[in-house]
Amino acid sequence: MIMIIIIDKREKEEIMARYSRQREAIRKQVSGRKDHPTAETLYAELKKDFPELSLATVYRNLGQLAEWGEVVKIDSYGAARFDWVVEPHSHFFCRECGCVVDMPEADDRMPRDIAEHFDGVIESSASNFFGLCKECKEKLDRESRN
Amino acid sequence: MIMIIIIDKREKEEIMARYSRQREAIRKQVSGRKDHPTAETLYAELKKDFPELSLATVYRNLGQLAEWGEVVKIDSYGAARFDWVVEPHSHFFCRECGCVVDMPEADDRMPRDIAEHFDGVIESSASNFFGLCKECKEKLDRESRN
DNA sequence: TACTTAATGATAATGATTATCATTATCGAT
DNA sequence: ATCGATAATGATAATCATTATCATTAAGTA
Repeated sequence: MIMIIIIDKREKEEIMARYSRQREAIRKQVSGRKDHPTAETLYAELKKDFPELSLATVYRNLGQLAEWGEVVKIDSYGAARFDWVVEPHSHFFCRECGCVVDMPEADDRMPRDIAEHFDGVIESSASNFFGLCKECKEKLDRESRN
Repeated sequence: MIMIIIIDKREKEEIMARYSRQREAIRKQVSGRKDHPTAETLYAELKKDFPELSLATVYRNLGQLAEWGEVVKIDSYGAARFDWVVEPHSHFFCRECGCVVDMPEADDRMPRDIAEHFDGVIESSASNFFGLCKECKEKLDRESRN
């Protein structure tokens, strides 16, 4: 039995969303970066051009954007991180520098496989990898060689 | 290039660990259950036979046991959960009842695959699935039929 | 221009976890 | 058995990420 995996991009709510400069700025800031910033990081960056911005507004809007499927909330291991790339893919977490990098080739294959043996409904999945990123690996290699 | 995946079960520290009734009780409590209890849940249960127990002690010991590779800390989505099964496997999180169930057949295949395309070091991985468990699916099916 | 109400900023509150610290308990050596 | 060093504990304060509250501001429509 093949089971379809539903990625839950729900429609934009009953209540109509209004425009706001803050949300627009947050949207632009997230989409402009390839790292996976935390709310705090985005806040710090946005504050430069937007001194009156509140951290609560950043959290509020990121939550909303995630709900609308415009960003993905990577909800693990300390502070949540946000990703502009909404196509399903995995993430790697470096234990040394704390960076998060995309693992595009991971997904797709497996969930389908798993779903066949599962009695409930799988709506989404996330594969996380841990270890040392390229840079930290090389750095530690260099250090141990001394 | 095939890369070996190292599960980081580090040796039991320099400092020698001493016996304690509390740790023993915590160890027994975790190993005795198949759900994936949080620290708080374990605390509540242990408190019955151990009224003087402190929540801090539960956290402390679970952290230690995890460090020693005796339990696995499932570090995601709200409160951390602890698993006595240390062999690599995935978990399913039900969005309705919040239960966590094992997905034994998930791992193994994929990480090896991924590792070939990764320049750093992958030490471990975790695949998480989200959706509705069997019970909640059936319950919701029943309700929508009315 | 006025009105309705979504969005904001400031901040208090919450929840999970960790840190602190004085006291207690383990365990090897005496 | 008792001593001494120090790991472990219990109680609780502190921290960190996030959410809730609420009075004020600002979209967007009538």
